[in-house]
Amino acid sequence: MARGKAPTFELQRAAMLRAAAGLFAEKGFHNASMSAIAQACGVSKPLLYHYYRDKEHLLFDIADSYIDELLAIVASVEARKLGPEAHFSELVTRFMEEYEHAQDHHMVLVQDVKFLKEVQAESVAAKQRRVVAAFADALARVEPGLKGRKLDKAVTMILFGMINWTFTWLRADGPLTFHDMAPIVTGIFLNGVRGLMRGEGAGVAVSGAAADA
Amino acid sequence: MARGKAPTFELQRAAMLRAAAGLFAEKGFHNASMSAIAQACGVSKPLLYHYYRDKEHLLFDIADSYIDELLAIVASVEARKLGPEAHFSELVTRFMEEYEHAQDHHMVLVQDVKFLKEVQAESVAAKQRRVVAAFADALARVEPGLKGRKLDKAVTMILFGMINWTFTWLRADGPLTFHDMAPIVTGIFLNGVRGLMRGEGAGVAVSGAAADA
DNA sequence: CCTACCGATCGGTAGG
DNA sequence: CCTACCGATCGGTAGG
Repeated sequence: MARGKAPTFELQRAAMLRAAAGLFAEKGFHNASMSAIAQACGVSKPLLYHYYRDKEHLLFDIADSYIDELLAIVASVEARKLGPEAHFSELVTRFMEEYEHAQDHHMVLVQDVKFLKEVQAESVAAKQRRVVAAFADALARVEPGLKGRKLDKAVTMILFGMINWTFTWLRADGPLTFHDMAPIVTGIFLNGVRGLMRGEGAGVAVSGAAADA
Repeated sequence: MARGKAPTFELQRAAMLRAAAGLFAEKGFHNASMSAIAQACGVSKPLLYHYYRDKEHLLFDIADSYIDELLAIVASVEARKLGPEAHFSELVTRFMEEYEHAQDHHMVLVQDVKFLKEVQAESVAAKQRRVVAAFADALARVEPGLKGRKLDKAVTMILFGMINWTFTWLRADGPLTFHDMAPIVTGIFLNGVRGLMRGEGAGVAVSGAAADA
């Protein structure tokens, strides 16, 4: 990656990426100007363009590097060869910890990736599917019955909803931290899925919905 | 509201609001042009400005009318005086049904409301807090113990995560519908919260995290 | 004096 | 690595 480049090159790029992620997250991709990003990291606009071909290149690098980070977490958890339940809750915990210091990157991934062009968007989407698949597999090891009822995809996405939605409401200065959220999410989710599988659907015909799917 | 206005006035406005919601949802507020909105509903741009003072007025009306719709659902469910569990699951079901035909409005509310100016943003946020409070109250009636453990806020937002995240992945042409999601969400959530309260935290010290909060 | 409506173009700023 | 710019398109409004 940094082949033949000055050692400061990657540092400079990283600073620009951070500034861009912060502004994209706060103002949105189309409402954040390249001048503002340049200003935020104390360089001229032409210098910013020396490091990044165009605005979309910044966006792609933010999303791509962040999802690589998430895939690295998945790989490092898998390497530990934990039991099904420990593996699953470790995944959730490590993700929540990552989220804590990657809020800008995560918000960009969620809200701005749709502005990438087809090829780049698909490249990011493919990596996202690998992350989702890792969680779905971890879940299937804990609760194998879900697949037979065709609920595995929906239930995995419900889990992502629980953890990803935290970005919309959890404040850094609040009483709860991202770290605190991990056991709460894991607890509700695993107990909930077990209850669902036992058919305790709060008086609602859950199996009917699954059969329709 | 429609005092002295021609009967077509409100219809014309509604058509423009729908077109704007569709484009804001698809392209984002700052990437959707007033020209494109005008074109989408077959009127000239000046005519669009005759109905809506400016672009932000459109955004506010989309968000405000939609959240009024959600508050109306809350009121209509409360009017039925159901038991705690039926009330709660009816809330979730009615919201998921509303989401099914209000995807554009919901996406705008989630992703674009931050572009409103202070006064209008606060007006929308205040109504959103009333919706959240209604769910928190409904949950407290089902599971009173949450409040004592200061988990009520976090757990309510986890529920919103479960239902609101569906917008990012649920496809209209997929096997599952928004309607199918209601009993699955309710089942996982209520069983999960009960398990959490019984202390079945998947081997994790949940109560410890709550005590820190 | 109102609502409804158009062709043309304004001042200002985006990405590059 | 800067100042100085461009083609285009933005949100919003003029006259009629």
